[in-house]
Amino acid sequence: MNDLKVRVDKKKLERTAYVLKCVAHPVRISIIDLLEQQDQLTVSQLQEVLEIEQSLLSHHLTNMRDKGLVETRRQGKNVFYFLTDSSISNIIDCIKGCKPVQKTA
Amino acid sequence: MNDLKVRVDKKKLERTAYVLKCVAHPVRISIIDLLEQQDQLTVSQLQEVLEIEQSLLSHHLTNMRDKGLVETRRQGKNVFYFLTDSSISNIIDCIKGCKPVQKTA
DNA sequence: GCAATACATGATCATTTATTCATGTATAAG
DNA sequence: CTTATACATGAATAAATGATCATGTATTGC
Repeated sequence: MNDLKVRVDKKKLERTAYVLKCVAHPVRISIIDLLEQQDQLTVSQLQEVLEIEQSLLSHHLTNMRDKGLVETRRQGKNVFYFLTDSSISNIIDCIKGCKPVQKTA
Repeated sequence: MNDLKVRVDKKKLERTAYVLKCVAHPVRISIIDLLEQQDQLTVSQLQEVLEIEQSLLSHHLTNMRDKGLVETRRQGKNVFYFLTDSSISNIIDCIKGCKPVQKTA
């Protein structure tokens, strides 16, 4: 009851929140979900599935890239996006497993 | 390559993002971490550890409560906060396990 | 080189989220 | 009934995020 303290240091806490914030968006969760299924996808392919504006998608992807969630590989005119490492999948798996307040099936 | 689609329905996607957004904050991650260690804590106890303004903490707690992450139990003058169900712990465990861009040890 | 395709970027505006401050409410103690 | 303690709430403001639009850059094909 007494030597209670936050077990994560401040820097890591901020980093975690920073990355999590990036995950916490419907479009970006979808992107992660798609990249789990497909290993790598071009912006156009993502756009087709997600049905959002090209520029908006690009912003989201840049965001995710900045935060280290995805990486890119250019091939001709196309740019392939892929998840940085499989550990990110854990986030999704976890999210799927946790339904803290799920009232909607 | 063709029947690619987002495997999570829109409602659930939004719900997930909504809850995740709530987790994605240093103070709130800390709160979850503390409530994992202690089962239940009063606002004052949390305040002491977190060293933030009472009203700010209260806002965070209300936020988390609205989103179903925590619940409360009044006991005299004190209000105890506790995690809604253990599955939320999974989120934290997962976060701890995933270090996609961790450059700082 | 020119046009087309695929993607990125920057500015702007709208919306959301975070913080602060002042004040309100519940409980307990005297 | 008054005061103190513990917590909540609401308004105001600051800061971060999201979306849109217009434009820019890289690559390919002609």
